Amino acid sequence: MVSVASWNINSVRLRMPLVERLLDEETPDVLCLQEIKCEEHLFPYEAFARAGYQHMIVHGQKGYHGVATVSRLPLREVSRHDWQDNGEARHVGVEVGGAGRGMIVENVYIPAGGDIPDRTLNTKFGQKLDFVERMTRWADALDRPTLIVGDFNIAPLESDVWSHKQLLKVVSHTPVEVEALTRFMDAHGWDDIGRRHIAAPQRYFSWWSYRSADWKKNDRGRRLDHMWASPELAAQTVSHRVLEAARAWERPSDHVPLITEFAL
DNA sequence: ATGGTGGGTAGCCCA
Repeated sequence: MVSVASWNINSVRLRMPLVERLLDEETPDVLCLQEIKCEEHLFPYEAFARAGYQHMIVHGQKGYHGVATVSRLPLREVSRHDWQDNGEARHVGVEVGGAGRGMIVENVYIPAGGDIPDRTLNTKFGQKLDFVERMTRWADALDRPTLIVGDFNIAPLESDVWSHKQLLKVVSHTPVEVEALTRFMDAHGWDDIGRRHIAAPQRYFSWWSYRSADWKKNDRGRRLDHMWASPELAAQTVSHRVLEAARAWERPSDHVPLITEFAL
C-alpha cells in the first residue's frame, strides 16, 4: 500500500502544527503541499524529518506560491516545469521509489486567475488558461503511468460547486476554464480519482472561502483540489478521502487535504 | 450589488 496526500497549506511555516497533526493522524507516505509561501532555505526541513518525512523536494519562492513534496519513501526530482513562463514556483515532479520503476507524482498549483473571467481585461485569467494549455501539451507526450495532484483552481462539474448557476461567471467555474481543463484531461486520458470514489452528483468540496462568517453553515464550497491518474494507476486506488474536518482546525488553511491509497 | 478574510511582507500583492 502507498498513500498520497495533497494539501494547499497557505503558508507551511505558519501552519506547520497542522501539517504535523495530519502526518501524525493519517501517516500518508507522500504529502504534496501547495502555497508553501517561502523560499527553499526557509522550508521547515527539520520538523518534517522529526515527523518521519526525511525526503523533501522543495520548489519555493519568496512570499507567494511554492510547492513541496515530502515523503517517508525515497524521492527523486524528475521535473520542475514553469508552465506560465514567468518564474513562479508552481510545479515539481518526483519519482517515489526505485529509479525508472517508481511512481511518478506531479505536484501542481495552477494560478487562481484573478477576479474577472476575461483575458482582455485581466492578464491573470489569460495566464491561467495558457498555463493549462501548456500542461495539456506536456500531458499529450507522457509515456509513463503518472499521478498528478494539487490545487487546480478549477471546479469542473456542476456538483463541484455550491451553486452551478451562481458561479458560471465566477473564476474557477467558468465554461472557458472547464473546457481548458477538459482538453487537459483528454490529452492523457486522466482518471479523476476523486470522482471515481465520490461519484457526481454527490457533494464534494475541498475549499471554503475565508470570507464567510460561518463556512460550515453556509457550506459555499468548491472542489478546487484534485488527484488525477493514468487509467492503470487509477484502477489500483483502494480508497480516497476528503479530510473536511481540517477546515475547522485552529487557524486553518482554506483548503482541506485529500488522501488516496494505492494497492501497489 | 457589494464586500467580506487571510498570509507575506513592507507599502501593497495575491488568494
